[in-house]
Amino acid sequence: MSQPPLTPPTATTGSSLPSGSGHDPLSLLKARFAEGIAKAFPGQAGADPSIAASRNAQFGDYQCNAAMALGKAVGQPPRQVAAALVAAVDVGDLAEPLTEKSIAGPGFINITLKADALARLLTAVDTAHAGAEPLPEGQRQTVVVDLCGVNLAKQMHVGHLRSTVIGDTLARVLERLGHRVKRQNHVGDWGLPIAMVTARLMRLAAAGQVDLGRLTLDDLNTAYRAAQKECSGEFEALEIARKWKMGPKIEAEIDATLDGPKAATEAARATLVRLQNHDPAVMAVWQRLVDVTMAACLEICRRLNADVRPEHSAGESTYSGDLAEVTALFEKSGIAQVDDGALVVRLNDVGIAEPLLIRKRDGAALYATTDLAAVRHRVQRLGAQRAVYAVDARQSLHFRQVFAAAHKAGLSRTATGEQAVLEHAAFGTILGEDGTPFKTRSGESYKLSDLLDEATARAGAAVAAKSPDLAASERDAVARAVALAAIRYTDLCTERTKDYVFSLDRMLAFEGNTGPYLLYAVVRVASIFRKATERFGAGAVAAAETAPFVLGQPAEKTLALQLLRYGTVVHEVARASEPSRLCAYLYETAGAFSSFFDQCPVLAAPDEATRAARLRLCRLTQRVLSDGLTLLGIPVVERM
RNA sequence: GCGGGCGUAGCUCAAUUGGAUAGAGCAUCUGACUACGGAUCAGAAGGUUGGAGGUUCGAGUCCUCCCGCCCGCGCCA
Repeated sequence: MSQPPLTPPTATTGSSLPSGSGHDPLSLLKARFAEGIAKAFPGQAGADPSIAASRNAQFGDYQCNAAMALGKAVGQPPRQVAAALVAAVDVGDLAEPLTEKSIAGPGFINITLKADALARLLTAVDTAHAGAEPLPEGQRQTVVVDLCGVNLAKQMHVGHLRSTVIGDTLARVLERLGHRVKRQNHVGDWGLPIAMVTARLMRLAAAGQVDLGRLTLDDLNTAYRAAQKECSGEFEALEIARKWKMGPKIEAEIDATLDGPKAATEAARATLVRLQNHDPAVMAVWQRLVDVTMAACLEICRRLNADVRPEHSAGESTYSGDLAEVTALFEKSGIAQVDDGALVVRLNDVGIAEPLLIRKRDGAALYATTDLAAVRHRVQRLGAQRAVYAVDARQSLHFRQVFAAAHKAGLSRTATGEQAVLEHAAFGTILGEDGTPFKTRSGESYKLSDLLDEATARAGAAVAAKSPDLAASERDAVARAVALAAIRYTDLCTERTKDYVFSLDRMLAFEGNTGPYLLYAVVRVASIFRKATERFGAGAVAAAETAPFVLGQPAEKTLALQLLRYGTVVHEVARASEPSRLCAYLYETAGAFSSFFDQCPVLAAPDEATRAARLRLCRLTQRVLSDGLTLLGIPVVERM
């Protein structure tokens, strides 16, 4: 039994290096140590060289931790193995020569880079995207990214924030690396709930109580809730009464309360049938729902700086014509069985105890069916080699089931027989102070438009207070950028799968590990260049672009080592679908720059060569930070 | 009940997936020369990593058992 992996294989260690990171000393040292291991212990060739950046400066810049594991494998004391490695490894002109003194503790080998090697590597990485360049053609993939996932007749609220922001960021990172990215907004635009609103709106319109031509999203939202309410009743109570034989009188009493809900539900079901048959009268109203909802949704996405456009919409309705075919495919192949009238896919053989229901007893399809049709569309029609779903972690079981069922039925195999990787990029819930999913005090969901308004207002106030001389015209754009930095960074900076507690105050705190702090670092670099151009002229600043790096000061070296990692980090984010790693990296980079800024004068450098070298270091820092922020969907500003 | 996740400084989070003395931010305290933006920097203080065992050179990380919280589990989406 060969079950295709649901997630991409983890990067292999050893001599096969992650692509696009060739200038990271980590990669180079791995290669050198891999050679050394093969030379000193031929039987262990291919063992993980286990190179890591040292956490503590007293242990050098990098360290090799391989001796301990090797020692066990070859039956020698680790320090003896380390000594053999030190003798066998040729670090060449990359690092200071390894000696007995390089060995510490149980067998750690400490490595210190040569200053000129660091400068050389940094020069090599000083490219347009600072090492995060697009992959060669042969390594590019077609990747579908599922994001946003709004529902008709509902405002976008904080529940949609994560899918939109995380999905957009993953898409941006994949695009940067040259992958063909296809965004898909799986809009909840089909099924009974939508039929319920549609039925209600048609009734109100017929009675002259609403003007379908002037509907707003608020109207739809109101109608949605009203429709939910008029269709809901104590249906379960009736079943319980019958089951426990509580008597005809009680049953009749409960039944009487259900007359309204029953009628409303019947009307909704009838409307659903007409909708599924594309009845023009129903479709016209439904289309209004789509137009009004999507206009608002796309506007919010625009404000969130998320690239979600009309052509990315592929709602549930898109698949309505495919459902019968999909269920037939499962049924005929025997992958699904009829059980108690319903069609189910059993998944015990792949370690999932819960079966997946794809057709109800009444013949109707379920959302799992739609998701299966969507998998087929994405893989077989859009050509996805990888499909990433930025969806709430509470859907984990659902996606495990859908992916497993899709694999069984071959829906995840392309026309050429290539197996696509299906991946749930699950994220945690945004909680309120009480630890339950976040709602406002009045119990409503917090609308993203309100969040954006509030954040922008607060950012504007902060900008006005801290930079009173900023032109009013520029202030608005800056306020929007700061607000966006605050909102998006908050959502992206923690590990994806973790829940977090929503707090406007924390989100809009502009100190410490926040988006605005990163913006501030970029602004300070920009400021240096403005002043440099004033004092030394554009020619001198341009000349510094190719000046030799000089990395004598500790702060310069720390910053340089940090900048070298950028490309590797971006590749890692793409592989693991984990934007928080980019956030952490950028925060460390901004910190390294701030220390450098404090300790190493640029404009007032001791000599011209140092000034030019530092200007170039600033330029590369600027490129890394603004490139990284762009990948996070945070607009970069010159002043704030 | 079964399955999954989580538990780290007062608070919010890290820890390069088994590496050396568990690190940041907020809050608290102390410093920063008229050098480039103080939304900053340097430093101090703050810990029995929920608890108990185990695996090994080495455990926040892996294994077992407890405690506590969250999520999910056939006819909703």
